[in-house]
Amino acid sequence: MPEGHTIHRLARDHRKDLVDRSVTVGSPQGRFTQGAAVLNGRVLTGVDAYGKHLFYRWGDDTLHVHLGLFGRFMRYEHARGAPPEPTPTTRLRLITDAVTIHLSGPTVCELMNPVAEDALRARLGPDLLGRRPNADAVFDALQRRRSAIGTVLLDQRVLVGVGNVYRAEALFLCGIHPDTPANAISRAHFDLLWETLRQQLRAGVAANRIVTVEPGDVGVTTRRQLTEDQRLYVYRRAGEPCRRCGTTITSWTLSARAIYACPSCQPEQAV
DNA sequence: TACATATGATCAT
DNA sequence: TGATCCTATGTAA
Repeated sequence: MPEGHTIHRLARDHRKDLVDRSVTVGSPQGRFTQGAAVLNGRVLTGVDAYGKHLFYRWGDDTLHVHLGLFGRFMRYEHARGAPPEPTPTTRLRLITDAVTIHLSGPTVCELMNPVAEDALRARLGPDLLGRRPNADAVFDALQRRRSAIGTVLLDQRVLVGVGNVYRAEALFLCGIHPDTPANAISRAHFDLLWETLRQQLRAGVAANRIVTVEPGDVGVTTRRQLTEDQRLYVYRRAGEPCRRCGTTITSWTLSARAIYACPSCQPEQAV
């Protein structure tokens, strides 16, 4: 379940669990055995997130993890009982005195040196969850593209951190139709979209899940009262009524992913 | 058992 | 645009 918020939250949690600790590193599945051997038993010096990429540092030896669509971390505190045995799909296992962490299904789990990391970062756009992402650079990139804003939001060269849920939800919150050409978005609308995405992603890190709905729109007063199926405005809600206006939510395919929108709240020509 | 599906991304055509 | 890689889960057969 990884968009940028998940990755940054994992970095924060794993930093707390692992940094300055000696870590037993293994690959029960066997597909990262060589790399694990290099890191095993050494003291972790840092954990960083950039977009949807994670970097675990043992000095200049870096473990690069990208969860892709299916990757998952599981965390087990030893104080709560013995951790489960790894499964045949446990690519990576990290163990300290206090916790055991299992990773399965990642797209990437590899050793990386600083040069390769620089090259990777160089081909990625600003991280919306970074300290001071360059909005001007992203707006300039939009100006140069005719493709749909819904497509550009998932283009890693333009910006990183947004995934398929946040793209649909943020465009709804901003009243922007996903098919709107990127170069037709005004600076004012871009600024709104930019701030919306940053704010939503930050909220996602804090809550460790995606919740975009204003409680008042579903008749409750606090975020806490939202049920699991009241968290989102449009994502996976095709055929259901818009929470704001009642119009039926529509869905289609945009850059090989499902996109969702309210035809009334996100009129085609609004930019 | 099989299939569809998923909050990702790249590469070939 | 389609094929491909990675895994778990729910539903259908």
